[in-house]
Amino acid sequence: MTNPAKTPETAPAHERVYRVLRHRIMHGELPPGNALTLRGIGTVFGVSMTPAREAVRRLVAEGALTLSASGRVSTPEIGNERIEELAAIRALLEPELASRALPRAYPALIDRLGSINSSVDQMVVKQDASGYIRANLEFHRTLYLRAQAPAMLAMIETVWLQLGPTMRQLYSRMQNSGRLGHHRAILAALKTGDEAALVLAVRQDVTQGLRMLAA
Amino acid sequence: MTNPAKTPETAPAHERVYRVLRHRIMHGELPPGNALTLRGIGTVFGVSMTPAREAVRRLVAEGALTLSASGRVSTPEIGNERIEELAAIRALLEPELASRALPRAYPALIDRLGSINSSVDQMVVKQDASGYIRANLEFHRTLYLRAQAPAMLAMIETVWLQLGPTMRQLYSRMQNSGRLGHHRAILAALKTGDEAALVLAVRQDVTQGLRMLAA
DNA sequence: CAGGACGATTTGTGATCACGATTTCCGCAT
DNA sequence: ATGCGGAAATCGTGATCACAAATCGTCCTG
Repeated sequence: MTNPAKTPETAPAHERVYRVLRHRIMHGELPPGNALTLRGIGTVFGVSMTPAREAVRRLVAEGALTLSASGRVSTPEIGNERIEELAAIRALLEPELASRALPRAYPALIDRLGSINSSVDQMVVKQDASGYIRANLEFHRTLYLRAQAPAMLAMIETVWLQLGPTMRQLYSRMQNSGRLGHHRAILAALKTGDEAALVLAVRQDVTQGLRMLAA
Repeated sequence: MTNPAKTPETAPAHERVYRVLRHRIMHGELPPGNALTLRGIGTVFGVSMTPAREAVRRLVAEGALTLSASGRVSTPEIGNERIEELAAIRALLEPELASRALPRAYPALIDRLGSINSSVDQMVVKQDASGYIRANLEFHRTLYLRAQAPAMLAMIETVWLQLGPTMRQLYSRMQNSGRLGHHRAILAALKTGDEAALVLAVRQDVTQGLRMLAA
């Protein structure tokens, strides 16, 4: 599977529920506005309402789910102004993370990024939207992990989470775009150690993809 | 009180608990490493474990509380490297928020910021640590609210939350520092509409205060 | 045919309880 | 004094239940 034994099997029920829901939301497997119920979640995961409630509460706190006035939960439907904001946050934090990762970007890491990037290309030709989102985020996360900045990484992941449900819509109108070049520019800048070029490439990769959502 | 009827009285119990705990943590009223128990919280607020658990779960998701391996909760004890990270996030996001607020920073807002700033000074002479933190954050929040960027503001507030328990320690060694000048520099830049000076003043205000925590 | 009212169902909230694991504390031996 | 072992108290987890509010469907009226 895509989740290689990341859950120790002995984890509490509420965390198993949280992890699965978070994974599905971040990768766009739930459309915006999708309604969820505590009893429904509990039934699906074979647990009672209690752990389902805690998982939902956590996801709401991270902005992955929205809470209506009556307490009902659903995936958020975000407007253009919020997309622009989240894109701006990405444009501010991700270049910084890339810049911090640069001094430790050894060839082994660059090779791994290259193979992940080819996996991204595969997802594009396979028309696998969720697979594309997953591979694309893995590319970024693999790079940023080298920055040794867990707080920043956690923060940017919550941004990805908030964009998750909307990401899938982005995918359809992203088909024939000169998007793939940015990852290659990132790899090139990593190889040459050019920090300015790296920061620029990351910022462009982040902003361009999200700019077309405002259309 | 410092919380002017922000809770509609009819709010669910778990949200009342959440709000009060969040307020106390963000303003440094709980020292780092402070242990909390669900039953204890429930007793204090006159509710059962269930709402206490949900409030705690939310705060953990925001980084305001940490969860030990056995599920026990306490306020985080953050190290220097994490402080540096959180300060870097502040240094990236807060100038952006200030910059976005600048076009809408009318004289009424600047006056209000000035009075809040004098309140900050009062807290310093009164040696009121928690009051100082509250007034200082109110200064920043009042300015950033004008940026009309709720997602960014929410994100920076979670950073403040994570720094909350450690903030109080910062206060003691901040006494005789040239710190008060930065707020005045912010106000001056707002009056003249000088974006570059504003960005610089905000960044210095944010980074200097947290840099002395690493000592 | 459209719109509103009413009843049945669904849903979130909060309390309570049992269970297993952890922590704490006291006493004993080194 | 110091370290160690075990019993007792404490704690988090998860299930179940009752209750009130909200939602949905249906039927009736205009």
